[in-house]
Amino acid sequence: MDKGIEKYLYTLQQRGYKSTNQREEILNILLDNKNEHLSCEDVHKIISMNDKEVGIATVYRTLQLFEKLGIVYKINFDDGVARYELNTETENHHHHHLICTECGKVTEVKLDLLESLEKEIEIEEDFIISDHDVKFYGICKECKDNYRKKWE
Amino acid sequence: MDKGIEKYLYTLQQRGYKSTNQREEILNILLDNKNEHLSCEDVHKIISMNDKEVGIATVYRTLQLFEKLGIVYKINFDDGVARYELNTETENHHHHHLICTECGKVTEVKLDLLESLEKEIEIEEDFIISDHDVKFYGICKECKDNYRKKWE
DNA sequence: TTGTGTGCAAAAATTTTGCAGGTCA
DNA sequence: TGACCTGCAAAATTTTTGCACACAA
Repeated sequence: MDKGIEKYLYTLQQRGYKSTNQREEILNILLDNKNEHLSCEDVHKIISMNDKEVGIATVYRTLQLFEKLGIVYKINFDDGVARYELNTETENHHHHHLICTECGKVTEVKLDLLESLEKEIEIEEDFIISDHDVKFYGICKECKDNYRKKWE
Repeated sequence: MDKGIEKYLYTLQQRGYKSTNQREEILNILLDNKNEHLSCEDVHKIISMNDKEVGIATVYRTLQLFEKLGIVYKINFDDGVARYELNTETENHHHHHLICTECGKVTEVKLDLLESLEKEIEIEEDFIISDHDVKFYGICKECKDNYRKKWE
């Protein structure tokens, strides 16, 4: 089964980094968990579950490297750990997150209506935008429904 | 000089929290540093510079409390520490940040063109949005100019 | 007076680093 | 072979917590 790992291995090679078992393993985990937001510890746990062994320091170093190479994005949901998601982008921009302030669930949205806003900022502020990170906080459907059930 | 501290002290009182010297001191620092993004350590250092003494644990606990009360916003610029900025909002929404990926400088923008985007999300995703956090990454004017000078 | 708040120091949690040895190209 | 990569353990950093005492209401 082709999950598209070659592309990422090629990036490594091309930028002068070696393709190792540990890096491949971590890439596989990221590919198997697209749309998740894994922390270094998450990744490390999954590796152990798969009966493999990779030191936690290597996981930290690898995800940092992947971020530098644009293979992953680093995201922060204020839960005390850095999280990463695979960059599966076809275009430049990507991932907005909806974060439920009740249950903490994180959902992805794909809309990309920020273009006009970005253009305006680029002109007004003289700032060349290369990326953005947008989070919306609020109440998700489930929590809203639960709340309704409670009182109706 | 009235910096508007009363409003915040009132919030404390009203929500059943005591008004103490330490909390007032921290509020004063936040008021004197609007538009800054202070970490707990920053606040603690400023207190010491003012020849006052507040334990660092108290700073952590106080800023957490202030966040719960909506007195401050917690923001994360991926530099390893939590940062806070005073909520001076008149309306609901607030603060977008432009983060320069060259020099790390953080600028505020006030535009609020997210309304239509939010409405769309609320309908499509059935998610009630109460707040947002928007960061734009890119190259600031100064870094762009420096870059130009280098090559022209 | 009494429950809250504070300071200290210890602990917890997350991430980084030095170094010796292993591996990929 | 040789530079890069890894694992381990120690260290660094940031944040939290327990507890005795202090203070605001």
